[in-house]
Amino acid sequence: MLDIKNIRENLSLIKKGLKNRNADINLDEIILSDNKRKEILFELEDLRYKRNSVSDQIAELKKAKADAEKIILEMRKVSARIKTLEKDLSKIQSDINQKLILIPNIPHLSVPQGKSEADNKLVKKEGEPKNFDFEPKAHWDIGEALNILDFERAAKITGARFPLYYGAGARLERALINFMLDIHTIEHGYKETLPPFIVNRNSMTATGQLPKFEEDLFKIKGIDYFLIPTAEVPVTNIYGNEILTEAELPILHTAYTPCFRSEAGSYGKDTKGLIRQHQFNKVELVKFVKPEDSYNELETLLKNAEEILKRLKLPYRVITLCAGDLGFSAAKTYDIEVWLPAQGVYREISSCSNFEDFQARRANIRFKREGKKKTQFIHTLNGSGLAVGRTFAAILENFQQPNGSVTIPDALIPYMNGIDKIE
RNA sequence: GGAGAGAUGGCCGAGUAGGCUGAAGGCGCUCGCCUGCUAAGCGAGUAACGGGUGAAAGUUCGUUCGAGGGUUCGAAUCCCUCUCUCUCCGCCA
Repeated sequence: MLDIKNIRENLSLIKKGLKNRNADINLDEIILSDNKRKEILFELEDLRYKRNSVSDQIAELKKAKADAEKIILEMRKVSARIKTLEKDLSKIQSDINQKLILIPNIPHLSVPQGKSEADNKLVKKEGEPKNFDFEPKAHWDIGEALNILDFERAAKITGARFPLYYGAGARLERALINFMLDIHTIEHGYKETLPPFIVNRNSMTATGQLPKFEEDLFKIKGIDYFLIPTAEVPVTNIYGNEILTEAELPILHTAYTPCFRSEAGSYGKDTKGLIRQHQFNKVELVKFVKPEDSYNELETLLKNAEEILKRLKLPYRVITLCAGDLGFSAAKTYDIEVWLPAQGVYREISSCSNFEDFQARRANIRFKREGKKKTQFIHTLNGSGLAVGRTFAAILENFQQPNGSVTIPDALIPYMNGIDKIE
C-alpha cells in the first residue's frame, strides 16, 4: 500500500510511476476523499473534546448532588452529532482504503521503462549451455521414460497440472529441497522456517495477492482461508503488527513449502511437464530489513539464489523486469532464468524482489531505531531459492545422456544417498 | 464436536453497584546519583496511531484495555456478535 501522505506530497512522481507500469488509477479522486476525511475528523475531534470536558462537569455536578439535567439534554445533541460524524468518518476511511489497497507499488528509479516482458533487461549470463551431440529430450519425456514422473496417473488422481514422482525422482525432489535449505541456512544465514500452508484473508491482503488476484488462488470452502501460492505469504506475515528493534534487523527466513496456484488464464500455456503446475515445491527466501539497506539486500538475495544454480552447474541468466512487467507489490524485481535445452529457452526459476515498505505498510511491520521514539516501516524482500520442480526439470534436461539416463550434479550426490545417475 | 474459564501497557498483575484509571503495584529496561568492583540503594523516565502547532526537540487535542457493534451526557467496567487462548470430555495422525 502507498502512503496517502506520500501521494499528497509527491503526486506527480507517483502518477508517473503508475503510468510507467501501465496502471490506470485516479489519484485526484482519492485526494479529494482525503480532504473530506480531514474535514470530518476536524469537526469530530472538536466535538469529542467538548463531550469529554462536559462529561467531567456532569460527574462533578452529580457528586455535589446538583442538577445536571440541562447540560445532559444539551450533550445528547452533541453525542448524536458525534455518532453521525463517526459513521461518516469510518465510511470515507474505508472508501479511501479500498482504493489505496488496489494501487500497485511504484517502480524504483533503477527499473527500466517498458511495457511488457519484451522490454526486460538482461543483466548477465552464467554458465555455457552444453552442446548436445544428440537431440535433447524434454524433461517430461525423460521423466516418464525413467518412470520417475507420471503425469497421466496424477491427472487421474486429481486433474491436469499435478505432479506425481516415483523412486529416484521423488528422492531427487526431496534432495533438492534439503540441498537448498542447507545452503541457505548454513552458508547464507537464513533461519529455517516451516509455516502454515493455509492462510487467512488478512495475510493474503498484506502481501498483495488480495483483493485483486483472488481468482489466482485456491480458496478453502466454508471458511475464509486460502492455500498459499508461495511461502512469501505466511513468512512475511510472521511479523505482522509488530514493532521490531533496530538491533534485530535484518531478519532472514528460508522456508520450504508446496505452492498452490489456480493458473487461471494460462490454459494452453506450458501444458506439458513440470513448468506450470497447480502444485509445486519451492524454497523461499524472505528478508526484513532497514529501508536504507534494502537495495543492497536485494543484490545479496539474488546472489544467494544464484548460488544454488552455480553449485548445480546449471546455465542461467539474470534479467531485470521492466516497469510494465513488475508484479503488483514489487518496486524492483530480478528474474533468474534457467536454460532448458529441449525447448532451447531460458525459463524463470526464481524471482527476487524488493517490496520496499509496500507490504510492511499493509502488514503493519515496523521497527524503532536505537534511541529514537518514532517507529518506521521496515522493507521486505523475497525471492525463490529456488522453484524446486523447475530445478528438477532443468537437471533432467541439462544432464541427460544419449541413452536416456540422467547424471546427478556432484553437489547433489550426498543428498541422493550416493546415487550419481538415474537410469 | 460438547462443557467451562479467560483476553488490560515489554512482562506479571490490580481495576465489575459506569465518571477523578491511558490505566495502581511489581518486574524488566534506559538515564542520572551513590559505590574499590559487583550487588544493593536512591531519583527520574519508559505504549501505539491520528489531528493541530513547530525547522526540530517538543507541546496540545483525539482514539485505543482481543475485534466489531449497542446502551449512556459519560464504558476497561453493562448488553450483543465474532476471534483467539486455557481446562475437562469426545474424536483423531
